[in-house]
Amino acid sequence: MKLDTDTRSRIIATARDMFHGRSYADVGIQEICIGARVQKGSFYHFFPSKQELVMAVIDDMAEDWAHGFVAEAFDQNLPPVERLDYMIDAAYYWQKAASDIKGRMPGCLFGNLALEMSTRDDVMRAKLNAVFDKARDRFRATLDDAVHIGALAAMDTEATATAMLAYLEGIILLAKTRNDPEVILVLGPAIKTLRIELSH
Amino acid sequence: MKLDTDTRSRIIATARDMFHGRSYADVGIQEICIGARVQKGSFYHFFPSKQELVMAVIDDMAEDWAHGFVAEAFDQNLPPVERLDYMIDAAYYWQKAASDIKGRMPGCLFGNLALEMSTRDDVMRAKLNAVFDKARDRFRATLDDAVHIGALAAMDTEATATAMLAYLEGIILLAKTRNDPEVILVLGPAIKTLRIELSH
DNA sequence: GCTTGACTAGACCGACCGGTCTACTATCAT
DNA sequence: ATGATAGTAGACCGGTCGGTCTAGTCAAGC
Repeated sequence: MKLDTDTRSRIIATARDMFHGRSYADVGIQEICIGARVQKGSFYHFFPSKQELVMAVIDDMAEDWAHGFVAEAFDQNLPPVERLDYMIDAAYYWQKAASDIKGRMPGCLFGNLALEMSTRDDVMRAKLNAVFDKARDRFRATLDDAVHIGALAAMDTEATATAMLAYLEGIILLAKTRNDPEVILVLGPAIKTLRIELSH
Repeated sequence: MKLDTDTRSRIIATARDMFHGRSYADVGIQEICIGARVQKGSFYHFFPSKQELVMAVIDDMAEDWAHGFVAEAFDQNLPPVERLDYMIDAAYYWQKAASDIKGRMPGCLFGNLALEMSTRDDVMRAKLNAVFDKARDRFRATLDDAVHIGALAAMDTEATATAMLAYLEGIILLAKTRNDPEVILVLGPAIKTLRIELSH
């Protein structure tokens, strides 16, 4: 029972790293097994397919993400508008750290998988969608707070939150294409200028 | 000599469709050959490798793009700020049309390839980068015009143009993940709210 | 008519893909 | 001690991958 979870989580951690740094199609199960020091038989004992593995990887990353720096960035004790800056900073430092280690900016695992797999796998697309929805809700709660305390004028907080998420993903996409995390720092703060008015 | 260019361009057109609708890794050369009604030998006569093919595909799409709806959207005769709305509309209708035909939103070929390949192929990353730079320049020229005629207050037009491109890519990413082009219509207009001030 | 070179046809290559299968081991409860 | 069960080991499967190679077609230039 000890080795069980250990092997399983070792597979997930290895796969996560590889998928994040490369792509779903580019990483093979054999390679994951070697990286995780696990045999094929063990792999297929825990995961019925590569698809199921990546679903578990998404869950794993989403959990880390929600309880890690996102939770910090969206800390309720901070003034709402500052939380947005924190979020950008967190994204920057995360990408910067990964970039310094590997020499390449991995970007956002969810965004990467979304663009690679959305047209090929509806189940995965739905899961990625749910992750994005959760992220949007964080933005939305922040905006609601900001409007509530009068730091921002009333707006369509849901639509604006979605816009901010899109902008964040777009920034990361561009930064990855430039292989330069600094792009996040330069463009990031403008996220606060995004606004979608309430339609009536 | 007639069939030459015909075969070549048939390969490119087929590959473009397939890469756009799926992904680089997911589409094989054999499949492209079948789709283009061409034999392997002919394929490798025109393209030394799959990598070179996709480079040609990027060029092809970039050219179509620049001379097609982008040229229209960024029409110099339009008031600058309106051009931004045109650009969003054009992106929407393009994705909508593709989505109606295939049932799936393909997203932006450049964005798709950028996220899939940036960490794996620096040559391709550089090419995609150049495409993005050109797009940014279009935005920038528009913003410069807008500032010049006083429609917008002075700003860092280059940085703002980059931010707008990032936002556009982000919107398309989210829309693709939702498989719903309408997202572009809802979020798109907010591109005009993005602003990065001049730093002094 | 012969040669040349662009183009086509398609068999073929080793490597690797995701996934299956059988055999084996380690750890339980009884 | 035994049998059940969870997990490990790794050979093996058909299929596909990107890419090579040889043979042959065809039109233009001489």
